[in-house]
Amino acid sequence: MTNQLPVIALFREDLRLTDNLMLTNALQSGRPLICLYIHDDAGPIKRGSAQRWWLHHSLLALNNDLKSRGCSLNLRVGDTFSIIRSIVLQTGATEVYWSRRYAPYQVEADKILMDKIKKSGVSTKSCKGRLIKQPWEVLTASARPYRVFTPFWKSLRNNYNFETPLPPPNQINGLTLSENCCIDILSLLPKGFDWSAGFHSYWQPGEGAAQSKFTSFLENGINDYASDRDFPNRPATSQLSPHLQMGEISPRQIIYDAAKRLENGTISAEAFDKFYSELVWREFSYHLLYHFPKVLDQEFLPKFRHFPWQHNKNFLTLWQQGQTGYPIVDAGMRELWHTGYMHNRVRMIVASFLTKHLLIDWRLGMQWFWDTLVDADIASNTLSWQWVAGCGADAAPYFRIFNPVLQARKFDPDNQYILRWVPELSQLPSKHIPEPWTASAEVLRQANVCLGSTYPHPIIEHKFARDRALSTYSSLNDISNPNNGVYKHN
DNA sequence: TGAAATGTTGGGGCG
DNA sequence: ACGCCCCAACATTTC
Repeated sequence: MTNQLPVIALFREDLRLTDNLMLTNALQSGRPLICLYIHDDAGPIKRGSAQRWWLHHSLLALNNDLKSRGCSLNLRVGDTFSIIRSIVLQTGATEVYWSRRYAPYQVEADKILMDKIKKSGVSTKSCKGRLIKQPWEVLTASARPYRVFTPFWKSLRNNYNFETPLPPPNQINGLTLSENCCIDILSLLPKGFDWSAGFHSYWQPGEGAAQSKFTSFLENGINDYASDRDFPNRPATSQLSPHLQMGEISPRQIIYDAAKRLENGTISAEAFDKFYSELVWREFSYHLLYHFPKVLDQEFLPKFRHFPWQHNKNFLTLWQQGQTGYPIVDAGMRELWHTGYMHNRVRMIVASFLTKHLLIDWRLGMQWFWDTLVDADIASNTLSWQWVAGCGADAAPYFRIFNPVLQARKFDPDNQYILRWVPELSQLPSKHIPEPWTASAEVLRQANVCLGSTYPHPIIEHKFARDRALSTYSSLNDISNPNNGVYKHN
């Protein structure tokens, strides 16, 4: 009889059945499974609003996927340990399986959770999760963490041989607990004004959608990835980021499937390498966050830690609302608001604009992205903001300041991306669209554009902003600056 | 995963 | 024919 006592499969950031080591290990116990998701809002960093929307639908999808295997997802709200303890008392469950999490506050919380569970006489098993390599598996020759992307990337690539993904189970012997709660109790959807109304036309959360999107990317898109990925109006990227973030698809499976197609010649080496390296940027961010936990809210490079950020609430709001007067910036910020997503090239442009043109603290931009992105990832978001601001590891040099007009001309040459989100400029001659202020009064009038009314004047002048950023940033290198010391990372 | 300033080159107009 | 100038195109340097 003892061998019929159940075990708990605790789903967290791994809402999938394919290549889920936690699930595979739990099934190998041979016991009935209690598939469990606990919505526990404790801890310093809570999921952002857009991601809560995604989570809601992802949990429904996971529940359906489990049901088709003869099982179901038990949902709970509250303190993780208390809930596990009460389920253990009720069912006699003997083990808890989970996928490891890697953000410092999660590592800490999981250590405490594991201790408490073990002390209550239940064993725990934490499994590899979310990453291709564990953060401590990729180290320099002197066993230290990497600080520069390229050597990290080479090292990972040389030491990883495309693990075969674990197949999804056909059948799961699961236990559904009677007091299972309804997903609405989790209260994940927007209250009041429904800003997520448009999300459904862009996104379908869940493992099934993630897998079919990935397959179609491999079949139709990936060969153009290297050449087209910087053009926001071209459908060249995989769009997998929110699925990856929620753990609906595993990065190990992604790279394994892509490698198979490289082997059989259906995708080019160039496409494979570029796509692989972008996945490894995600790994690199986790690597840094794991080894340098303070980067969560502190600049990796010490000389930036007392940077004279300008506190301009008005400019921050205009940036958030897509009302800066720079069409490519505004297009990006409006795409973000309406879809929960922004093309990567445009993320760099808007982030450079906030931190360098406006000199606004990168943490404020990071927080806005955290709340509005469906793919908000604690490591990628944090480290990418630091990268753009220039204060991160292997960061963009301080003098790399994007010119929003040149970026638009280069990466959105036919203005299609801008016009999708800033349609009020659609009647302007195309040469003026990235910089409407250069059009004459007569041209503006004919295009029904009234600067300051139908579309804003630029909130800051490019040359002024660029010169100010250069002098502010370069002052950090001044020997008299007390923060210009040897790098210390603690 | 920059942009702008500065430097160099070479073709063509012109005296 | 030749030198001179202009300037676009490209390359290099600087921020």
